[in-house]
Amino acid sequence: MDDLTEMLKGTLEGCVLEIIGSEETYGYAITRRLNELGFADVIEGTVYTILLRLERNGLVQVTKRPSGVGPPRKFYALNDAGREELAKFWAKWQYLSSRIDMLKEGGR
Amino acid sequence: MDDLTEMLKGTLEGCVLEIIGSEETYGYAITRRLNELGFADVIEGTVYTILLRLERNGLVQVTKRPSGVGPPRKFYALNDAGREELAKFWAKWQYLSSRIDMLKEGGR
DNA sequence: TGCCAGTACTATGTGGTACCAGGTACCGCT
DNA sequence: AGCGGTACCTGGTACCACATAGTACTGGCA
Repeated sequence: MDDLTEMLKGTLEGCVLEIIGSEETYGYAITRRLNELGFADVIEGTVYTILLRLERNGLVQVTKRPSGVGPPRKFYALNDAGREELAKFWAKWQYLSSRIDMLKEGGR
Repeated sequence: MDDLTEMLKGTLEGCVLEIIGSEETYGYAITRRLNELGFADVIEGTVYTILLRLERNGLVQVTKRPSGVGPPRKFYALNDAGREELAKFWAKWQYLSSRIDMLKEGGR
């Protein structure tokens, strides 16, 4: 698939929120999950910047835990603000995608 | 609706391409069309920057015509490269939206 | 023991895009 | 002459995904 980076702006963060919301997890695993979901070109650095942003914006609760197979992991879970943000993301996504699909169907 | 600007990145240009592709038209009218399609906050300046970019990238053919109700209009039509770009846009959109919907359905 | 691959996170800088703010200019009507 | 509607352009800003480089912990292998 062609380069999706521009299209991912605004949506990738929502995807990360959704992944965190479904299960407490950490950056490295999130990257792998995104890759297997079809976001093949998303790279670790990108995910970490998103995670730091989420933390800075107070949307997640962070817990550091030792790993056994490497350095300690930072596990992320959504807090109330995060869940609210996630709901907003899906509302926006549905709004946008419905409009785009309308446009595609020649909606006039 | 909340602020969509980040989510529009990469898609708004495709929307403009689609509108131009369905009918030769001009900036002011494109803005109105986007607004009535539900992209309520998209403003003229944004559309013009997109149109200039399309022109610079050789995706459109431009024709200036007098208006009768104001200054002359710059009409835009897709050329072959533009139609190709539009097809690519829809492919990317479908790819992305299908993955996002999979994620939403808890696709694992 | 030394080295390497895999795991895991951080920091800085870049490019692209939508948006903002302000400006220019043409037209018809009052 | 002034004003609202039409129509376009431009310089600057903010934000985001991405690139790049660096740090650091673990286990396996020669």
